[in-house]
Amino acid sequence: MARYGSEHKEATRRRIVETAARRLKRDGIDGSGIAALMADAGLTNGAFYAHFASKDDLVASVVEEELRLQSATLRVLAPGSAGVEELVRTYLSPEHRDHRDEGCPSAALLDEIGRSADVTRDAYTTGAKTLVEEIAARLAGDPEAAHGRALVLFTMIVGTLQLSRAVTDRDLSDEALARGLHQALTFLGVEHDADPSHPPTGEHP
Amino acid sequence: MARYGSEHKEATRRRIVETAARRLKRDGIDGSGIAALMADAGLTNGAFYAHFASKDDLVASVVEEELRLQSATLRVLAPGSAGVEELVRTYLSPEHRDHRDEGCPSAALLDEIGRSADVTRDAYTTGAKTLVEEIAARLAGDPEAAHGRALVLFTMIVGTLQLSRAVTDRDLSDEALARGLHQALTFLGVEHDADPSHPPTGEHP
DNA sequence: TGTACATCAGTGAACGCGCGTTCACTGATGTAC
DNA sequence: TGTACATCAGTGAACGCGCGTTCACTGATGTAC
Repeated sequence: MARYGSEHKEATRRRIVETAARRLKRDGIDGSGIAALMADAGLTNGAFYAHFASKDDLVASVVEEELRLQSATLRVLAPGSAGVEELVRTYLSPEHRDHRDEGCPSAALLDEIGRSADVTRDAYTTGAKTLVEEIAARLAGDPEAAHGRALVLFTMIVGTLQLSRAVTDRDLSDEALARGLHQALTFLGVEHDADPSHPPTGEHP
Repeated sequence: MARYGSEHKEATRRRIVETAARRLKRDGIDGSGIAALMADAGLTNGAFYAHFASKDDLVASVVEEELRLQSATLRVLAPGSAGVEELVRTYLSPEHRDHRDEGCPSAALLDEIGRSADVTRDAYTTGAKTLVEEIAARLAGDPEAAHGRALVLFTMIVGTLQLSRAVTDRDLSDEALARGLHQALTFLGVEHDADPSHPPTGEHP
């Protein structure tokens, strides 16, 4: 028997994955060292390999868990496309833009994931498929078309958030969010009267 | 007088920027070391600081130049929205997906640019504004609305290409490109009869 | 024309540092008797 | 109940390596006279 309860090691691993998610999203994959990732979890670098086979293994675990969390978050929103509207409004908000470390892993890391090891890209592929399917299930129309629209909606909001984070011009950033939201809501067929040419300046629309 | 013609040093600098663009887009910013970037240009690491103040300075120069090139490329396409349609079809092609190093800097690096030094983000902001304005100038309707539609179109194609590169499932990748193209063309108001539920498998649509 | 000198783009070794990974060791706990 | 032992999550130093940056030096060329 181990000296700790049988769940202790698994709990530590979960804690490492959770704290690593925040740092990876904030500093990038190449920008986050093992020692810093372990310190975030209150541990030292040596313990890392008791939990993960390699840095790629951790990154893949983080990507898998983050996308699982996104699917779970979507599930508690209002049923049908109203929930997707909630998702989109929260996603394309200044709060989300300004808090990379608590936000969407795709917006924070998608191009870096594309350059990552297959184990990471595989984890991303599986998680993204599930997420897109859950969005599609909430959209009206035939399932095939709904799937396509969910995929387009997803890439649209990811690209918009990335642009809003990259530019240093706050007005352009706000405008990108407002225009993206307007277009996403139109795409969803939602009635809305926000004027995207006069974006909000710092708070949720 | 210098021992070389007065354009020699400037030509070397341009060569470094051009070869660095390829490697940065392929391996990422954090993934590309100075020594490798200089070797690509046929030089050794020590010469780097005769041309750039820092790695950030080079990265900002690359971002600026790459966006300038994209604007220039757009300018030689067919006039009006026909040119934008050409752009979108080329952009969302399997060729573009499969050749990161020759492709769009936004698709390759946007989230990493968002984490970069202000000098890089400033260069990106200026270049992206110009590019979006050039797209907008080709779209019908009132200028304000055209600007908004150009911005949305841009983020949509960037997000789509990034997703198509990140996933390891080739069918999903092809589908994302086909769906994104379909949606982009619809958004442009272009007549097209491609069925996005049966994506092409490896070549231009 | 021939020689001495100034210029300066480029070389290559070195700086301190952090990287991912390995490993001998620690020490708190549970078990055996 | 008390003691000896086994377990193993976690420590912290060390490995070789590549990072961004600095700098004394090289050597091909143009200029001066």
